[in-house]
Amino acid sequence: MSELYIRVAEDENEEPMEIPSEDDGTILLSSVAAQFPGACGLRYRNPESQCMRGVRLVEGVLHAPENDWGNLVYVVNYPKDNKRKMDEIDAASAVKVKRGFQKTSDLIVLGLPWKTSEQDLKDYFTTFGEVIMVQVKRDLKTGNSKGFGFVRFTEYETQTKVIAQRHMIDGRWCDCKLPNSKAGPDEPMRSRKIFVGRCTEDMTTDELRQYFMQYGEVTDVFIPKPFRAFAFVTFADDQSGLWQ
DNA sequence: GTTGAGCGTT
Repeated sequence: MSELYIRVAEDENEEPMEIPSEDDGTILLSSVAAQFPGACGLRYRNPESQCMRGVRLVEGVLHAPENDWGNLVYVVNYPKDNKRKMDEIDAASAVKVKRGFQKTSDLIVLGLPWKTSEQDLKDYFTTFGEVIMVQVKRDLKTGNSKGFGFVRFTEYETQTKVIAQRHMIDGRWCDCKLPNSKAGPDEPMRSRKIFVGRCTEDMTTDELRQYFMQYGEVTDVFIPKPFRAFAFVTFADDQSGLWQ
């Protein structure tokens, strides 16, 4: 199969953008993410059932359904945010899942010059997008900077951009990263394995996989035998099984 | 009064 372009849109009603395929007819998730930062997969409306289906994603490579992308418009998937407690999802309510707002996180800013103030930080980061807050961590006694701080942006896109590059701040190269030790109630619990309740007996592992694929790469589907009206779906990463 | 990988008093 030679190079072709498939149409991808942020939403079914949005203007599609053409994304190039690879020589073997697959599409790289990175090609999609280049146009839609933060994308974690694709889905499409099955012309026969009129249901949304996920596009198979294996190790960053998207595979055409039935080996043919056809003339469909594919819709971008983004990691969803979870407002629910724990990881419970009703299969019945999953149909109501919509594109979730992506919550931003505090970013740690490493390598700050000793002299850099919060105003300096704010002035610098505002050039990327709207800033919610900045902090410079200081020794409480002396008031000296500890050489690192935090920043939070309004837009997730801004955060993605800021993490992706190095920053020259007051004459030093600095890095912005997602902090690790953050067990605050601020962030939702993340899990790669979700509980799917209210399953009906006719649901198959393949059907569940087909459905949940649209939210990320599915690595496992577990349905207890005999029938127990629930299932577990496991994703490849912890950003996918989050909903609202 | 120094320093240069890391992980946030409220």
